[in-house]
Amino acid sequence: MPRSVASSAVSTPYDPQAIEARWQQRWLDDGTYEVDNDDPRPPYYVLSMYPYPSGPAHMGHVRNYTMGDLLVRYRTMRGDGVLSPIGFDSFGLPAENAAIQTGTHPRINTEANIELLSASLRRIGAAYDWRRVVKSHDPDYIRWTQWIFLKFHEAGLVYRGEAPVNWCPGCVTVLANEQVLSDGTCERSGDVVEHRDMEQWFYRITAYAQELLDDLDDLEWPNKVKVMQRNWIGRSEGAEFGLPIADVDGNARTDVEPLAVFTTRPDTSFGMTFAVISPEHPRIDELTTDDRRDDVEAFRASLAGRSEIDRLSTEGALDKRGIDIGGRVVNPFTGRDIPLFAADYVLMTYGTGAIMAVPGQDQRDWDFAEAHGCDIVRTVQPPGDFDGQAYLGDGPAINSEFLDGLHVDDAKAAAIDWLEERGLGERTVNYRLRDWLLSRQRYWGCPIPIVYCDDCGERPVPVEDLPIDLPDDVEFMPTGRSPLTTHQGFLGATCPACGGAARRETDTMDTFVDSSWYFLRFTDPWNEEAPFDTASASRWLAVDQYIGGVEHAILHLMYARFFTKALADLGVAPAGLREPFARLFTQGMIRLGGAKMSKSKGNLIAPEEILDDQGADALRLAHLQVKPPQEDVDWEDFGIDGCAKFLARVWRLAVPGGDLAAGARDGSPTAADTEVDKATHRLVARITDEYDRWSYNTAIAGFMEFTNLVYRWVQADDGPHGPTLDAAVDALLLLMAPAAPHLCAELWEARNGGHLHEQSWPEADPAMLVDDTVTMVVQVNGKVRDRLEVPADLDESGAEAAALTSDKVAALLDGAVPRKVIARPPKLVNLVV
RNA sequence: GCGGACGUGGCGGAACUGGUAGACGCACCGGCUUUAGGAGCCGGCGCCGCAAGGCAUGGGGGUUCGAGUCCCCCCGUCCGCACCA
Repeated sequence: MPRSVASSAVSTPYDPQAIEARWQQRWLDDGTYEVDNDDPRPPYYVLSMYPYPSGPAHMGHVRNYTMGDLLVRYRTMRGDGVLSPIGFDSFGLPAENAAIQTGTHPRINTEANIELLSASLRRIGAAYDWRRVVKSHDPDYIRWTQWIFLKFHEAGLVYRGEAPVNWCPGCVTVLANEQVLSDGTCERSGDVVEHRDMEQWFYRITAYAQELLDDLDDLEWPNKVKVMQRNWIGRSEGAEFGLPIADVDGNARTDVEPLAVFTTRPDTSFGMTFAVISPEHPRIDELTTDDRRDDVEAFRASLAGRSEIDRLSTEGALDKRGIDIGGRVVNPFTGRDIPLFAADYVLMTYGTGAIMAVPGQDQRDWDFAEAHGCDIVRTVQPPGDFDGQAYLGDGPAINSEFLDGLHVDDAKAAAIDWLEERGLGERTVNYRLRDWLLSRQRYWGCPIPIVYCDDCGERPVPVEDLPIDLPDDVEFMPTGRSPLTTHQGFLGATCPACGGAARRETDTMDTFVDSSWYFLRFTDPWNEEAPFDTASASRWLAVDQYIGGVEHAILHLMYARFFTKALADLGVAPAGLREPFARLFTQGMIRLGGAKMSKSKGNLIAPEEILDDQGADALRLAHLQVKPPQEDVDWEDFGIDGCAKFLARVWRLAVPGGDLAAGARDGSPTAADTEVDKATHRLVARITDEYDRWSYNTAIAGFMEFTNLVYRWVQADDGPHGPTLDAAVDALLLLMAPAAPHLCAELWEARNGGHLHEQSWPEADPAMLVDDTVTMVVQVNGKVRDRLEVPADLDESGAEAAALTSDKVAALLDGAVPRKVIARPPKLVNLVV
């Protein structure tokens, strides 16, 4: 048969360095993975999460980008026009902190790091359309980030407000709620976060709370991530109603606003024996009586010095955590006046900042009531064997007049109806989700396009003045204070309304803003009239497969979803685009010595050393083989050498003129040849399925198993038949191409000429997937006793008959007749005696 | 505390819908090949036992002809949230 034998590869040993550099250059030169917006193939969008350029790729990147690249190459061979873009989340604190320490401008460092990371990505063989690169700090990108801000501003989705903010002393900036860990420390620096009241910019993400919750249902995302998002949004249904303020005689005053409370248990209202407000509540002074004023002030002062960790810890005696403020309110259900407390655990930022306390059905209220001598009234009948304190379960209402006898759900509805009929309150929904604080008091971020005029107030910058870029002639102060705040050239602006002098906003945007729309820009990165056009976005979005780490389960993914919905509603993105990422895959992280591999822990393994030694294909294969991709891995478990040996084995099998190619003979196929042909087709079917299911570790096992089989056959069968061997090896190269792209491309070219990655994906012949005979298991009482070769089309009675021919079975039966026979031909027969 | 995931050889892991437990790799052991290398090829490798055979998927029950897989209880590990009214 004709076979082009490239002289360059004859019997040469496997040399990953030479091969890999050559193909990486070739993919760039040929634009193999460039795709235009009018590409005739079906569109498929594969995206790995926007990396922060901190230098060359680390192992986590390699894992992430190997998975993405496998999919890009696989889908391309399947015939799709795959959009595979790459970009850089290039604003952010590390570059600015480095500037403060070394004096090197963040732009210099960042651009150098982008080059390093790009080079690493090319070295692992990751294929991208490099024409579409997007960088957050690029003026072309800043312009559109600012443009979107202004669009949102116009639509009321951006506002400026005084708010208690999380201030990180280490980062010298405020943090979004999401960036503060549950122990009250900064997710970046680990510093204890302080609380300050500041004027800040917010995105009104809460306007989309319900939609963000509802639309999770249809996403093909890991359940874990959806659960985390649902918890974060934290929807709770209940009622909001007013507690009238009591006069000295305990009667409800009508001349002052009642105190609003939110509850999810309106059914327990008759058991409300006291109420609690947040120490930060704006009405606390009004509701504090003069005789209590000094004590309340002292209590509030004691909180001011306490950190958030302390304040939110569950520890601490409840008598110390709350104080009677003297004022009394009326329980509208009972008409009785009850005491009012202030307690640190009531948050001003959730609900109304005030709660009704029902000790009978809430353990914390029970504890508080005991500590402060309040009454406890059960309003839900606990079961007879209940011996706890507060009872949280279902049961008939008691001590609740018109609610008595109703179970919790019905009682809730009846209680709300009662409130609504009297105009005292209403059914409400509360969300834990809060608006997204986007201001950062830092230099290296996207400037907020707002100016402040003494006469006209805050004014958006006209779009024709965009981008507002960062000045380069700045000095970084060791205080960490943003140089923008003292840069006269930047500060000075003209008011777009009156033409007078104005001062520019010096806060920049949270970098999560940049990553909230980059996937849209990739669809149309050359556009100078708009951030992207709707047709391009419509063609590619939603992203068919998004790949990244679980650490972005809440922050980035929630923000990007919000941006997509808002942009669609503003007519910037296609109206029907409700979600950016149809499918999400979260790959596991890499640990070393039991700890997450990270720069800060100093336990990094540099990919370069392995790339220099065993090569990119071996490293990729090791990442794919070591564990299911979604699970965390210990670096100690990686088998780079084993993978490199396997690749060398494939090389020797496939290389023209190699040892195993010798001795090829012609003539009619033997039975052994047919078995190999069938194994080839089974492999095609298997790998296709496993790639589709992200079962990459078993796919690699499949390659090894198949290679072993071919080796044994070649050596046992006195030289292979040429066509069978060629078909087996070519199929192996095609199937392995997405996993080990360089080696396979090289071998393909040497064997067949042409470019492997332009070949189409092989298809298994269904006729080759069926066998004439199969191994049937014979069980006696459910235990395997024998295995028989039987025809594949055996029926039940045939299977039973075959089973009874077994000597081993006959010996066990010892003449007895099976009581029952379960035949599942052709796989299994179970004889029950 | 609430929510989620999980528990299989010395190790990482296979076993898609209940039907041959341990694929594949690592480690280890043996053999071959004049080969000295980070080699290659073949074979062995759950535990107990000379064997026949028995025992095995965190522990205990259950459903079923049959359970790693389904149900209940318990133990343990990891992750997320955590005074949210």
